[in-house]
Amino acid sequence: MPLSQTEENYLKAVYKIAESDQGSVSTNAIAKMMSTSAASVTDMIKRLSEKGYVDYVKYYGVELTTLGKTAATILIRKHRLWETFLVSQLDFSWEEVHDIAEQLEHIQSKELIERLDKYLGFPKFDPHGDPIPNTEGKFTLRNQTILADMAIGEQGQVIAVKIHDTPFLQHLNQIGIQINTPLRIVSKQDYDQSTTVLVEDSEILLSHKVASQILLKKTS
Amino acid sequence: MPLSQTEENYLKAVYKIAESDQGSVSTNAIAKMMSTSAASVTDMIKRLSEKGYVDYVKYYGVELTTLGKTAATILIRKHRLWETFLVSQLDFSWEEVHDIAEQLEHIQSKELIERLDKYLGFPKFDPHGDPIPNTEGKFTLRNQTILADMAIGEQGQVIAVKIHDTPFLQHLNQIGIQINTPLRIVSKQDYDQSTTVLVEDSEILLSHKVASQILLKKTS
DNA sequence: TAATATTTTTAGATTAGCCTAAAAATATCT
DNA sequence: AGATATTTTTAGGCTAATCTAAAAATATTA
Repeated sequence: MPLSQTEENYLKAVYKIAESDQGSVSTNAIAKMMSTSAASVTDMIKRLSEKGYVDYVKYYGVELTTLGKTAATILIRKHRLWETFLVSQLDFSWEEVHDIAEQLEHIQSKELIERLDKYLGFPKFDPHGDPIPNTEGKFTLRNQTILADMAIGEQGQVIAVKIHDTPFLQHLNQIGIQINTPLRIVSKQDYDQSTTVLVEDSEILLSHKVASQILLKKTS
Repeated sequence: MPLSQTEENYLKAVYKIAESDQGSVSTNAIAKMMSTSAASVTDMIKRLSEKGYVDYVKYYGVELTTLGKTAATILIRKHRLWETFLVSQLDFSWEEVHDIAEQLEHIQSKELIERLDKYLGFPKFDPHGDPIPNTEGKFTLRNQTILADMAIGEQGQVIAVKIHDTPFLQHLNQIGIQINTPLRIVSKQDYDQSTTVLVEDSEILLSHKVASQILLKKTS
């Protein structure tokens, strides 16, 4: 019994929430991420629990089983490979690909995804800098720092961004930030936690909200 | 209000039936093609009729409106472009691609399909020899003859096959028939309507069932 | 044309996924 | 601890798409 698209999306949501927060995942968090009601989440989680994809304790929360983790990782592998295809082969830009990949990730064919991987040259990272899990679900870990956590004077190179929606990425395009952009922390404002960075000889002010979504590899 | 995947599949089925038979399409024919019950077809056809995609007369039959025809043609365009991608870029063979393309054709992105078309070099025919409709739904018509209708002594070159399921195409692979294969009609057996053809210096017996699925361009 | 067979539609039920409103459980605050 | 607020679950209903069984319409055939 294969998973429905909806079931797959729930698993991915649980995976993503568990990735940032730790411990078990709350009904409300899932509802928020899926833009649906808490009642619907309870329904679905029960179903996924019966099928063995999650461990569920009423009023407490949800955790992925090994089975659920594998399913979620495969989905993420597919999503990131398709995003890579769209950008590297079809010349889409990084802010355009999320929604299309969201559909493509549900295509059911193991063979297809292996051939796509090969076709793309077994890429390790997608256009947003996220690691692409291999067939076994393992992916490359990198030494990365959140921009907002860096100290004045430190330098780094952008290696990934944590959110992928079009408006956010368009904003980054506008201020000249993309994957591999080198930058230096010029100053940090305490009162609103904003950060000023030097990008290509110009100083840019980043709100805390933005600065905490950008991941860097320190270069000094 | 976009069409659901199921609605799209019904429109495609009606289109394909109307293509071979002529006049209006019967409930039973649709049910057969969709492997579903006649009752389900009646339900769905009513819905598509309300939405303006088909003209429906109870107990008589169904016809696509202009709107329905456009929707079906776009779906076929997408299907055939994806099949072309799978074969020409990912090295799938012609008998492996139908089911995957059946899923890919439902991906909703006009931009994606236009870029894919360009990426593939605006192909005019898919791996089964079927014409790929352009953005407006127009496609190249060719002078083609059904193998079963050819006379003894006539020669031709395979340009397309009418069905695409794996077992049929595997059978063609086995007897050495693919797109562009040249052949000559050696003899025709009246009692079972089978045809013997010369392919690459060997005589092959084709049942009527098989011979009526192969389309040729006459070369003599 | 009347009887029979076939096709199509209707009626009524089922499942997945969603909703709102109310009830139950847990958390927080004084 | 008791009152209040928040979170989560339950209850009941809705829609899309499906099914089977029965009824209605059309086609066929003696």
